[in-house]
Amino acid sequence: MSEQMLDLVARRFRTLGEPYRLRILQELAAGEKSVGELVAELDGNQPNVSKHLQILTDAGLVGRRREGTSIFYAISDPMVFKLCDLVCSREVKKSRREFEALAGRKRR
Amino acid sequence: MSEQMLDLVARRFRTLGEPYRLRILQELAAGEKSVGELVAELDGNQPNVSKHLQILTDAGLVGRRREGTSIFYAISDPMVFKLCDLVCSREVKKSRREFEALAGRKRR
DNA sequence: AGACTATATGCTTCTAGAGTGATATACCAA
DNA sequence: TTGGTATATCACTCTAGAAGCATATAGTCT
Repeated sequence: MSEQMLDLVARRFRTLGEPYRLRILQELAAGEKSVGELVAELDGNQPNVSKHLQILTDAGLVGRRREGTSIFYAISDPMVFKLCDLVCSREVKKSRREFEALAGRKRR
Repeated sequence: MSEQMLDLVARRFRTLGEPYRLRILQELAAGEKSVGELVAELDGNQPNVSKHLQILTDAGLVGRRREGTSIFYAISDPMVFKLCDLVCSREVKKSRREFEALAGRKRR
């Protein structure tokens, strides 16, 4: 893989490497939402939410649609969830292994 | 998904969000390698490579094996490549779309 | 046009983490 | 034990990027 492609891929991973953005994506998984709705549900401040949405949009992960003065955002690529599922299931497995190792040690 | 799990997942994405670490993983894809070999092939400095390897190990993405004074690292979870492939193929598609949009505009 | 609402953008501060050189540690050999 | 090599860790500097506040922009209504 080329140096340039590695940079792109790394950048994409970093986009997903922010808990707040994952929370936004999770909210949007339920369907499109306006900035205001997201701010309310995530209990965040508006400029911050807007900035994260900008980053997600630049990455092509979400899309926007204007309606009056509101702007609605929606997931534009469900790949995100595949990625999260992969990582998640791995974390779960890892936790289980750690737990079992601990339990096994205790038993001796 | 719980707040805590989101943090874990985000952390994992950040681990992959570093071009240098992706390069290391790419090198290791060909088979296990010692720190010295990696340093030579990546043309980096040793402490830096060691630190990245530490991070990858903590994340459970690679494993180590001692042999004399050398330590050999190897991929311990091929999931990494699935993740990269997903992101990569998406980037490629995106580039193609952009290229075609540009070409279409030129033609007018 | 002016007032009002929703969203985006600038600017500043602050922190996580990457790079680097010096040094510590672990192993082997004589 | 001493010397030599491979790897890890420490201490430091530096930069990217996240949060937060103030302000700009875009749209709607009267």
